[in-house]
Amino acid sequence: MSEALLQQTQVARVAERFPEFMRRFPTPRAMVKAGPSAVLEAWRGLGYYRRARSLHAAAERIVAVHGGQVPCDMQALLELPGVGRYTAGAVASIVFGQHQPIVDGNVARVLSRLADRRASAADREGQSWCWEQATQLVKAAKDPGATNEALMELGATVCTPMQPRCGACPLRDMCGARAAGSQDEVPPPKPGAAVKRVVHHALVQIRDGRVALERRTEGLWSGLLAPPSVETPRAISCRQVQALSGASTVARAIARFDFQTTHRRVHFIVHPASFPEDRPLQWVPLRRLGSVAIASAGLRVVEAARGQGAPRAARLRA
DNA sequence: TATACGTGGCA
DNA sequence: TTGCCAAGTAT
Repeated sequence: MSEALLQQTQVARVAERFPEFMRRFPTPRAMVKAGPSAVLEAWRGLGYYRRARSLHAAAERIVAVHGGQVPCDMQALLELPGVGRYTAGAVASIVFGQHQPIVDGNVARVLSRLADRRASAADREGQSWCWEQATQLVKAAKDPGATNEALMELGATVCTPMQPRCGACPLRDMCGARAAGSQDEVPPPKPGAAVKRVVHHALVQIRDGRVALERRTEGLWSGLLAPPSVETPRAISCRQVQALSGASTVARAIARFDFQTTHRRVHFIVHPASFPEDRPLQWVPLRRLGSVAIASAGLRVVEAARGQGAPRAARLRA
């Protein structure tokens, strides 16, 4: 469970939430019983929500195929949803003491600098080289789990991407990059992913203290509840929003804000709206928004619509 | 093989 | 404000 939470997520952020996960889902069986929506709800705000659904599916497989016990061999681990080469290696080495290598962003950086390897660590050849190096290291280790964790911890705390603290590094005397003074250029940064700019028109209807939400099925926040919306390359008129969204009415925007994800820069525009009676919406009490799985930006949309200072009742009725 | 997938901290 | 980065996986 901790490794699922830690994928692409920093320790400090996971540490805040881990106790609640253990309390609510102490065993694979308990997680299966709680259901996928409970896991998604607990996952709120952590991002990469596919991991939440995968974790529940993994719990199901563990119960169905492995008698409720997390399997210890690599092949069985790799067959669990959401478990790839890194996670399987981490569990096998840290939990079960096997001589299995792991390579994450930290390890790739540490290994590249140790060997002063100037080529990219991100492409296939770089990854292959890293895994080979990690394999040799862990093969010779007395304690594979501790060795793997030490590599990651060194990368997270000392051998950092920028301004590495070489003076405090226990490996400084055997580090090729340190000797060559190349630590700031090794490994070379990955080519940045293009950031798409999109406008997200969010449609908020609040009635009797409830807000209309629907389950997103694709793209950003797929699988989460959020106010109905339309995404366009640039801002469009209320009438166009109405036509594209199938709303009955769409009123003038009452709030705007920007935020950025890894791959897109989103300009949010919040419109009061209403929907046809036959639209399949979930009417969630505003006071219970804290306990539903909802995209965090969607929550911000609702908060903006409720917004202090906004003459909300009149506008939202529109 | 290249993309898509979140969020918050930091320089 | 902007860009980069973080204990990766699935498609």
